[in-house]
Amino acid sequence: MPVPKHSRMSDVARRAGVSASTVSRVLRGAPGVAPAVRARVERAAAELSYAVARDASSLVTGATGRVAAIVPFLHPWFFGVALSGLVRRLRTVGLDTLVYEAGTTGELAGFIGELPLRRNVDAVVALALSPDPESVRRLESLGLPVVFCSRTVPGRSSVCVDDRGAAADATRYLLNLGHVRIAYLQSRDDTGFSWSSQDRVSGYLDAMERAGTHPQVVTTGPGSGGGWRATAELLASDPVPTALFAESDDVAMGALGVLRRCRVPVPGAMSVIGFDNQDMAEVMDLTTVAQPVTELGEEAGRMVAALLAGEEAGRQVRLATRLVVRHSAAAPLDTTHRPTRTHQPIAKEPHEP
Amino acid sequence: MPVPKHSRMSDVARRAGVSASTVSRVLRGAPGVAPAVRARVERAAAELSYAVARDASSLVTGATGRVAAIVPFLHPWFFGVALSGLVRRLRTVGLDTLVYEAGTTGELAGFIGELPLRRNVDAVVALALSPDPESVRRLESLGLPVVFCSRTVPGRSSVCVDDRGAAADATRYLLNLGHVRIAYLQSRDDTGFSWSSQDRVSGYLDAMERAGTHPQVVTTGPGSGGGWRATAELLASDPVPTALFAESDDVAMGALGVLRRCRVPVPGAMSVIGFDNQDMAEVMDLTTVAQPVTELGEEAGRMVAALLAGEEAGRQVRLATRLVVRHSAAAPLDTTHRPTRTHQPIAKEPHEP
DNA sequence: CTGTTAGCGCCTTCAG
DNA sequence: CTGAAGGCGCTAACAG
Repeated sequence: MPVPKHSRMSDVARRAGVSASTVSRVLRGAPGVAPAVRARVERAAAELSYAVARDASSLVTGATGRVAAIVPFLHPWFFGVALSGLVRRLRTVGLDTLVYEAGTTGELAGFIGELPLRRNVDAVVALALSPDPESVRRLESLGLPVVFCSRTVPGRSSVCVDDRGAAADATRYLLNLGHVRIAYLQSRDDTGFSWSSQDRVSGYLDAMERAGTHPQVVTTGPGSGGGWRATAELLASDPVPTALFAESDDVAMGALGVLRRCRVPVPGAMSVIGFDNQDMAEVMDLTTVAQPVTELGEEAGRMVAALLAGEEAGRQVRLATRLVVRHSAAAPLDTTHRPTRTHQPIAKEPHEP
Repeated sequence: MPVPKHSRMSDVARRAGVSASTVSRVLRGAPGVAPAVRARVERAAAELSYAVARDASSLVTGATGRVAAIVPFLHPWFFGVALSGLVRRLRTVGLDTLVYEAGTTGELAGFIGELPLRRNVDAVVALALSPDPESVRRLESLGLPVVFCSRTVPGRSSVCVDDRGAAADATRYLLNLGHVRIAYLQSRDDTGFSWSSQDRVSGYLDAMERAGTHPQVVTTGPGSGGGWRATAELLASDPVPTALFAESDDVAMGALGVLRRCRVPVPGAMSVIGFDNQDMAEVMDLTTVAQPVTELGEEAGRMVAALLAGEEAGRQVRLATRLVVRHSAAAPLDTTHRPTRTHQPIAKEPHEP
């Protein structure tokens, strides 16, 4: 059953007793139409349930009124929340959002190869896109304004948090609590796609190095399953870390899961810190780094609108994170391995040691 | 900075030494083009990085190549997962997905009032749309093919699980374990929007009634926070239930959270069952009703494609659920309130009692 | 302030 | 099997 024939602009024009141009002007909110005429046209349009065929407008204006959001995956917590901010924000400026899943470099390549975006959207928002130069180059080859969200690319418009600084802060929090053996849990999937910013590990490594302690980065699968397996392995290692810094709350939750199963008291025998502060973190009493994910999406939307309005590109917006202290991390009970405390907690930016 | 001018079909035609019509035929995969010519055109198109301007095609074919997915919210687990299936499936048939957030009846009304969809998409998928007649009518007023996902609407194309049956089964599982005081935890937000199918409660009520036990439905806020608060209140009530059936895993997780905080042993003093089987459920050892959410989205995509291909509408697809037994539910320890067991577990479809 | 005149880029007849 | 002509519905100039 084909879609019923809708009325066109000329139908509205006839009904309002004006020309199509005038209808166009009214519906576009263009100035220079007598209020009375405007009202008449609006009524006619409403009576006919008329809606502008944007495709026809696009043809002449060159703008589609659509932006593409490219995400690596749709199921992790992060993307739903970020998209929510993005979609709502774009809607307020009359832009629609097309969603595409294409996270890995390979998928992205195939995707870009098809060029389904070119000529079909006005801009693209790349969420948590793997920032390898290849992917970035491909994206830009589309010749469209691009906003990177949750990843920084030098010289490109982007909005993100200070992953490095936030991770360093969280690590320092653990160090100052007296922990020495702090493991970092990192996710990767089969394709090699890393599930969160590499800056996060870097921050961890920075802080560990500055403190003169030995880092231990464990790479595992994505999500809570990954956290579970990595932690299970760590529990069987020797020496066992006294604290875990998980790349995301999902991973942290998996860690919490095994720890409970193995009856390892948290934070007694093991401290755990996550990253995200999703709802579940509160309920699980997880100490975590909160990042404003909805706002990340909103800001990306705002940047898209600005770019489309002709404002300068290449702006980098950075949103604040904040360590949410709950009860999954505390001083280690076993102090035998604790270094001599100087009674001077490690400062954020120490002078040369 | 305006988008650089792209090449048009005539450019490709010139370069391939053919007419635009031929290029069109090739790019559309239409039959009746000599293989040699076809190859020549394809090469020319590739060399120019040419991409068809769909808007122009739409203008003449009447099809946009886009479908709208309307979701109430984007952040809950369910929607990311369902959208993932939908988006990927639609992509395989060359359709793009526009995402809109408009869940409540009010929002939907405003949204439909604007008619941003009419003439701009070929079909719409309504995910977990509140199935009140008003919303449904509005949606249909668009005059577009509609597929309902995760909600049933009589006489309309839809794909969902048997919420009622699944909930009844889960409830029966609890009853057969020996529980009598089983509370159902239901979510609602300020707008009155219910976060999951009403059929779920109905199934619970059915099973309880059949067993001759007294139901107790607790309505709370959405997500884990809602589960937390509802459970906290229940713990303060008298008599305290011995089992909780949560509308979703999110809610269940909140329940698990307070229970742990209050040192109520699970499943010793309190059994908990969820609905969804998201990753976290495994890690938290939550017994839950698994529903195939990605498949729900995929099937919706398939149905859209079928409708667009002119196949009959109004088909109702129902996907299977399955109770995943883990360790958050067990027989109640305190047997003083346990009814005399007949040694005949409650059957699925009992004859008239 | 309003109407007229040209296309926007593509697809679909219809000839050849 | 291929090309030429016409028009899809709208907007942007220009007249008036």
